[in-house]
Amino acid sequence: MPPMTAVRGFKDILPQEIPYYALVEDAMREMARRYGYEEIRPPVLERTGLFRRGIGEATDIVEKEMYSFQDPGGESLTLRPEATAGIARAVMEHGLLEGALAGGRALRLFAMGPMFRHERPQKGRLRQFNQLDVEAFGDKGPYIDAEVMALLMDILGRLGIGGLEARVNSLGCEVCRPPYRERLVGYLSSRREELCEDCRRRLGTNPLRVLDCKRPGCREVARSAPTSLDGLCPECLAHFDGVKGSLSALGIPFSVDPLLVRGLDYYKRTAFEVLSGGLGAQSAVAGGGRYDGLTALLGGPDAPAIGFAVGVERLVMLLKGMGGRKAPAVAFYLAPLTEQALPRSAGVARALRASGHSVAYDGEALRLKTHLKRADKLGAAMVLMVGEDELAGGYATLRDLRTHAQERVPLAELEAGKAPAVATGGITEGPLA
RNA sequence: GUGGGUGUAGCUCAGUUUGGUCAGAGCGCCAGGUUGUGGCCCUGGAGGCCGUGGGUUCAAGUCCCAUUACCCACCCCA
Repeated sequence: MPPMTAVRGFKDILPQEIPYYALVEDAMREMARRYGYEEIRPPVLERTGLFRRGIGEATDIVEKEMYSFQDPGGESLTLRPEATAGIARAVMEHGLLEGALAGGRALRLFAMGPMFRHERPQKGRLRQFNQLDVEAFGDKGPYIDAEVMALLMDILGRLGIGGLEARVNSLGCEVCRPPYRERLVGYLSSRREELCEDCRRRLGTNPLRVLDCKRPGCREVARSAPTSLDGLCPECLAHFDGVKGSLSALGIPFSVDPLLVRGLDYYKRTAFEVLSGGLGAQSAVAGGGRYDGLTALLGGPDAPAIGFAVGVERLVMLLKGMGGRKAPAVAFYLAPLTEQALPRSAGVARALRASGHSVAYDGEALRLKTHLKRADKLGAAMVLMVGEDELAGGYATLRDLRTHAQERVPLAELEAGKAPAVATGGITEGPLA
């Protein structure tokens, strides 16, 4: 008998944490509505080739982190390690882009859901984790770049998360990146001795990544390395200036970080991330960038695109750290005190629920003390007591658990679904304003 | 894949250094003090193959070896 535990890196999201997830999802939905982004829900499973081509063969994700397997039909499938490739595939498969562009506007989409990466778990890093994902197809920008970042900042802002820092960079395009890369390799090679072991290896595989190595020695070398910004072609430079201008126009605070690099192959030009302290080593809350050409790479039309992903669990960690305010979980707790009170109590429970109230009712006649304890523990706002006296008088005693105020309410009214309005959160905790 | 840390009650953790009343605390839970009025207080109670396997010893939660799980960090990323 194997131990009955969840698989490593896969976690149960328990009822008490759900409110935080709901908060995050609500923020995504609400800001998407305001910005005009529509939801799409691609499947969790895709053909392995989609990710190999889309993300890049040489990336860590594809090389060693994908949950790939052969399905019974013999086809190699993969649990999605990120959302963009699948969304791009869906957009092409259903001709969404053509439809949107016929109207002259970019196709604006968002998605939420679990991603899977076989990495060693640690703080802020799971093997199944949730992302919010936003993608805009068909607009070369630069305004759309800034719009997408504004949406991101507004989602985070709505959650009330402070201490966030937005960083932007431009990685150049197929015209200016290769020469830049060559110059970078030249420079890094000249100071090879000062680099850490990993970075010497990166020199051959992915030299850009040396720039964001955290070791002091490498940082020192990176400080005076040629940056991608210095090597931008006129078009990329103009685009980057446009992005910065639009960000300022939208009132988004940001800083330019010439050392910011993205790990996935498909990024071009604009790259950005949002960082937070208080997350340990995994400080990136969100990251994204422009990936013009991905759709062409996947065999579709050549469409410009930009997007980002947000780590929901990382957001939830931050929200938990902020404390919160408790709202009553249930409006009414029904407390029948005698067997005789049971039938009418059940009727009242059903009637109140039908008229939209939340009601806790267990169908047991108990001592009043026990009822009150249960109601208190539940976080109920009101208790409706029905005992011998009440039954005789045709009323229920309504007790406000917070103020202790009590009054009589006719049972007939309750059975008609009428009850005083009680504000319940439903969400039991939220950030303090 | 590589380091480091931690596994003792439902939860959070003492106890391991110097083997011998070491099976403990707090919280939670149950009952009672209070027959129809909760939170606070008091009293009592239930609940543990001390992660697992082996070894040393008269004796192991405690020492040794192995193993496993979780956590943190590297790497990478959200």
